[in-house]
Amino acid sequence: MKDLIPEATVRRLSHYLRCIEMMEKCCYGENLQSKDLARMCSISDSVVRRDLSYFGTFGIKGVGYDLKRLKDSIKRILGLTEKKKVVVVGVGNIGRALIGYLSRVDGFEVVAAFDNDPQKIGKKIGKIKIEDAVNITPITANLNAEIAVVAVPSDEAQKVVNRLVKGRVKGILNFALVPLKVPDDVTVRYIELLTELEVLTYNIKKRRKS
Amino acid sequence: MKDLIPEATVRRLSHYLRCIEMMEKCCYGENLQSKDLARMCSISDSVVRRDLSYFGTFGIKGVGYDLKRLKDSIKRILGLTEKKKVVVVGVGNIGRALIGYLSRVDGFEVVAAFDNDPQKIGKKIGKIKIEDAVNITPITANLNAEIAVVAVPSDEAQKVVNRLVKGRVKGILNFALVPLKVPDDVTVRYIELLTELEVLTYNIKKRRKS
DNA sequence: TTTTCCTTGTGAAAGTTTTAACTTTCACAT
DNA sequence: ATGTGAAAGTTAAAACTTTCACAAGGAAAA
Repeated sequence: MKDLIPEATVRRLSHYLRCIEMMEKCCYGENLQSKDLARMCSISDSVVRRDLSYFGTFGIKGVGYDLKRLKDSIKRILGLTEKKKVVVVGVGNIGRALIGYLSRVDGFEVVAAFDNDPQKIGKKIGKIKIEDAVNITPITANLNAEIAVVAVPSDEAQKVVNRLVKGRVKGILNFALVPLKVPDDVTVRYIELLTELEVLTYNIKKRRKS
Repeated sequence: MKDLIPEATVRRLSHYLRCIEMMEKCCYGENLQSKDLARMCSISDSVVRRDLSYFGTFGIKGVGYDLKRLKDSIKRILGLTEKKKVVVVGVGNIGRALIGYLSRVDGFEVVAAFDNDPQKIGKKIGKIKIEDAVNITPITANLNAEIAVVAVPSDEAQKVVNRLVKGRVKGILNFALVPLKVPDDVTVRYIELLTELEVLTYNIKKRRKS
């Protein structure tokens, strides 16, 4: 049980979990082998075993893993034991999409949405009323939401994040294209759509040449 | 000028570009030093220099980089010389958000949108008419679009991708939570929103303990 | 012209992640 | 009870990335 786990490993655990859930639906069977999981994820089986071994031993040698037990183990490792409360800041295109997306995902639940546009404040998206962004701190603290999605223009992102941090948010999914400053106990993950498109463009150009 | 460039380097080039454009707007000046760029990106200056050095030499020792020249160089490296045509497949929450987002970004332009829902086909989003997803191949080929955004349910993603590949798409930004099979000359990049949230959850749990 | 200053560009080391090969252990058949 | 086969878990090597420190080289001042 190592202390520092490669980030790629954690990402893959999430992939494994999704595969397992898909397999459950398809009545795949009780037993699951690293090579099956690997094939589904388009990686090699030794990566699967390596990844799992960071966290302990979950399988039976010569046999494989118990599907249900492995699923539970991965959920526990990732901390997905109960529904997580999420607040969304910025109800533009992307914020709205996230609210819609998360409503159809279990494991996460949008409990509040914020914007600073008076036109939007007070309106509803599904069951969620849009609150004024000035109230981020008290509302978030009160709801005990640990995760926030930030989908506001870049120049407002840091301000919003400061309020979220005061509201005791511990994890932020940031769609704004700026690096955010947060205390050590807060994690930020970046979704950089423009960067992804630009990397894609680079790859296209490169492959054309070779 | 190395042959294989770290992916992280390419991502950072995109960040540098964004910083430079921001600096231009703020009348930062003609000259730019690696340490300034580094500060803006919250990284160290040697990373900036190393990243650039993969592609050639762009600065003047003892002085720095010419802002405008560096911007053009990075654009050229990334292949951002002309507007790129993008097609969007799947006009749900996320597809719609992407269309809206890209309309306000220069460098990329949505030229077609597809869905398989008869309710949606024929309707318009901004200037874009939603086409039937069965026509992906001819329309995409005809428009000469090289980039596609895939925002359809996971179980339809591969089918859609096959049509895109036939339509000569060379880069795919995939929001579906499945690995896609594509020929060697096609690049896929994954945006895994659920995975990001799960990794965030893992990090929150871990930090609470330490 | 020469010296000094300054920042770039880069070689080498350190650190990290992935890959592959190997060892161990369990279940089951004999 | 024991041997065999198969797949998990582990170790070691390779590949890749980042970091560090300094040499190189141009600009400006003396």
